[in-house]
Amino acid sequence: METSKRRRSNTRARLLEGAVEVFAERGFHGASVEDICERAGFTRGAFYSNFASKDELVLALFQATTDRLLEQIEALLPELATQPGTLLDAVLGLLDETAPDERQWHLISTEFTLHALRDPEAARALNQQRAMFRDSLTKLVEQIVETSGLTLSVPAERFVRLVIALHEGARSQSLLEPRELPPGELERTFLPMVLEAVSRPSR
Amino acid sequence: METSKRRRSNTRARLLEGAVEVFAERGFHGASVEDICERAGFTRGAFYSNFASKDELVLALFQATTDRLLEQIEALLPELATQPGTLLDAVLGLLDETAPDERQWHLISTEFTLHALRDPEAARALNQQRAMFRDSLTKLVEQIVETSGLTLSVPAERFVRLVIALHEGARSQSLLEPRELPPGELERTFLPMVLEAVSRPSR
DNA sequence: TGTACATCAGTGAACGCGCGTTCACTGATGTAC
DNA sequence: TGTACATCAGTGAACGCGCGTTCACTGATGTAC
Repeated sequence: METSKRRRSNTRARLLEGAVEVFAERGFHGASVEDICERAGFTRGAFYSNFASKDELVLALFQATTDRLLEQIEALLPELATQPGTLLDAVLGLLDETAPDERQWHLISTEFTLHALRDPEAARALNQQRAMFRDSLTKLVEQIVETSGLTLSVPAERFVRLVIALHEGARSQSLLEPRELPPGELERTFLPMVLEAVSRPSR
Repeated sequence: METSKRRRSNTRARLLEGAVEVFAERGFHGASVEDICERAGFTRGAFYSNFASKDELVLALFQATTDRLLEQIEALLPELATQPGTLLDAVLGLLDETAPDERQWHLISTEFTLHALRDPEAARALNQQRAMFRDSLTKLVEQIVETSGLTLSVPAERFVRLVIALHEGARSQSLLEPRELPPGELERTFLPMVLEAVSRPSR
């Protein structure tokens, strides 16, 4: 009774893993169902036994990735909030640790973002995920700021949006020209200046 | 002797315009050659009389857009460099004025960036374009800084990279959630703080 | 515990459609005298 | 300026391949007695 279900969900998981790799290499449209199945070690029949269509796979992949991401964050938050180190270390640490393969993650999330800009349903899903992610970061910032006896002159949420925007834009530049711009350099150069400008002692 | 060539280059131009629109709506892979021709008011034969393949069209489109972009910049630079207003106004003005349809431009340039992350040849072309664009912005910054009697504590090029990264990251957020984040808000909130931190009077 | 049947995950061949590309043709423009 | 031929931009039908999807089947796992 258990073996069968396990086997099935294992197959699903392997297909999703294969999809991540192939999508990163060729993009959603460029990757064929056959590519994905081959990578995962199955035939196309197995694919359609587990997913209704290629589109559904994209959504499932997004959901699976999102779930894992939010779990990881939940796990990391307490540690980062209490550990020694600056606010910046905590925030950037969270961004880095949740994306172990930066290049792959960037390719897929950028592509899903493009998809969302053209498809309202995908946009809803993406915006919801991004909101949860942002909220976690915002809570982290507020917590650290408070325990440091500081106040921010802008809402923490705005600062988090800044960090995310800068991080994504910088990552794009670093992936295009790793020699010219090492990852994290822009963040570590400029964000401390912003923090200095917006934070002051409480009361 | 002239009419024929004009007609031809006019056809090419209309096909390129059609491609911009259709690519923005459906992406490079999602847009069919027929879609593009229909939009431009031609048949597919006309397409293959002007471009060797769909891939070549993507490259040609990128080149045409790049050429136009750099021309516009050249035209705007002297004006922006001497006009009254802050350094920030000039830099952000340049970014805005060169992308009249922000959404369309964002979709296409993001997609080309994704393409470049997977194809070294496209990466070379893109990096070269981005370098020229960055250089123009850097010159603009250096010029304004100098005429304002200021010095920057970081290379102007780094500051320009910051502005571009932030601009692109923020644009993505604004396009996904226009209500939550009006375009330009992050830039206008935080860049002045950075400028304040990095600039000081010369000598 | 063993047998007979049912369920179900995954196989692999087949289908058919869409799309990129080709090509023989046409009518208009250009050239030579 | 007018005629005869050549060139060339664009047409639209046809081709063929790749890919998403379907489906009859198989062998393994689960269930009932």
